[in-house]
Amino acid sequence: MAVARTGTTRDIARAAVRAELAEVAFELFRREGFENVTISELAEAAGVSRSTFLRYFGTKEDAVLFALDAQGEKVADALRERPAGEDDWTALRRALDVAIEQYRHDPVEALAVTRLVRDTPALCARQSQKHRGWRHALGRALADRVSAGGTPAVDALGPTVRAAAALDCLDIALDYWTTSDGKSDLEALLDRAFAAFTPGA
Amino acid sequence: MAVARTGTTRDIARAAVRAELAEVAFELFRREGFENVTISELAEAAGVSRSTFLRYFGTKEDAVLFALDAQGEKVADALRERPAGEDDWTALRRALDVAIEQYRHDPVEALAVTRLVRDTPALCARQSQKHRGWRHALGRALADRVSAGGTPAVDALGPTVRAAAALDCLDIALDYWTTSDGKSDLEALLDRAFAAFTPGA
DNA sequence: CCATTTATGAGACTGGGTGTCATCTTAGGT
DNA sequence: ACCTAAGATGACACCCAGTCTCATAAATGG
Repeated sequence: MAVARTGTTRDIARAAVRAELAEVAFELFRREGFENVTISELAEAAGVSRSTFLRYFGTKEDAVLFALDAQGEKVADALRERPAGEDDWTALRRALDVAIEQYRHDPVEALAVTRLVRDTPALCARQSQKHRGWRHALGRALADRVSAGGTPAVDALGPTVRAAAALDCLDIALDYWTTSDGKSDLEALLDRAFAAFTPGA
Repeated sequence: MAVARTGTTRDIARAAVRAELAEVAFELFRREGFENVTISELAEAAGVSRSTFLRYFGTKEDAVLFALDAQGEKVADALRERPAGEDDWTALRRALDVAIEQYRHDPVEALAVTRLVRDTPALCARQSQKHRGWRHALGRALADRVSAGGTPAVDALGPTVRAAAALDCLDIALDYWTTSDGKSDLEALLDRAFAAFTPGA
């Protein structure tokens, strides 16, 4: 027990139900607005009890944002796999490509989600929390990288700051992208955001 | 009506009560923990009704964080008063001095508050929200500055990113400061955080 | 001194989130 | 095929945050 992450049959079933619940919930949120839908209504719409819904998502917000956790993990992994000699800033930029990918894959859905989050204070707050978690993870990942003959990593302050800034770039780029109804190029926006430092201004 | 911000007698009284309530609340939070104190208990401890308490602070979190709003305003003002030719990054760094000042003035209290916030997810989330608000305000302030012969401010993306990064610097510096029990120099930490970009790594 | 705000208190009400318990289903060993 | 134990579900009861309404008390301004 407590040994490996064996993906049992039950785990798969759970994940499927989870996805289904999230799907139904998102549809309702989009139509009625996040605050105008109660958990009971979500449960009823999905055909489960309120208890069950809350067992899958500890929070109404998590029904929308649970996917972000995996996202953060993937970015951190991508960052760890960047070449050792690469400077932090470009490593971060490249790591964020895996996050961008999600948005390029299904822009319509992504746009809808991003909109919903930005228009809902509760979701916005919860998302900030998650990003805060990423910050530490990415900061650690950066600090663990062989810093190519540079500083011997006395502590992680610098890396953490750069990780935080990179996440802000993503956040702000998404903001602009959403405002433009997804018609501007997200990748270009992110590049411009990252460029806010390289010129030095 | 709806003309000026005349500081009437009532406004002053309100502010005093507000401060008193916040004081009592903070004391309770510190002793018992944020989540272990109900609004009713706060009200009773302060000698007012639950209704009244909720009228002064729309939220339990606001009883702790309401002071941040003024703080944000002050930083934005300080930023606007920086010399026109100054580059964004140092202007931001200097503007944050007014925020730092609060912590240098009463480190013990400031440390206690910061600790409470960091240890309480709900407070942390709310604070992130406020910082998000600052980001826009500071971004605007930066973009409005005469950008000294540089770009004619096509839009505020760059400034917003820099503002966000500066706020992260403050946040992270405070994190380190709190972790060190306030024994490390906050100003030095902030300088180091800001330096995470200037070398280029 | 009276009339009109304005602060307060009381209480009802909605909704989120936790916890418990009984029931049902499914997995896994015999 | 069967039996048992573990996990999933549903049906509550419960606490608390936050909103709203209404009645009353207090201060303000004429």
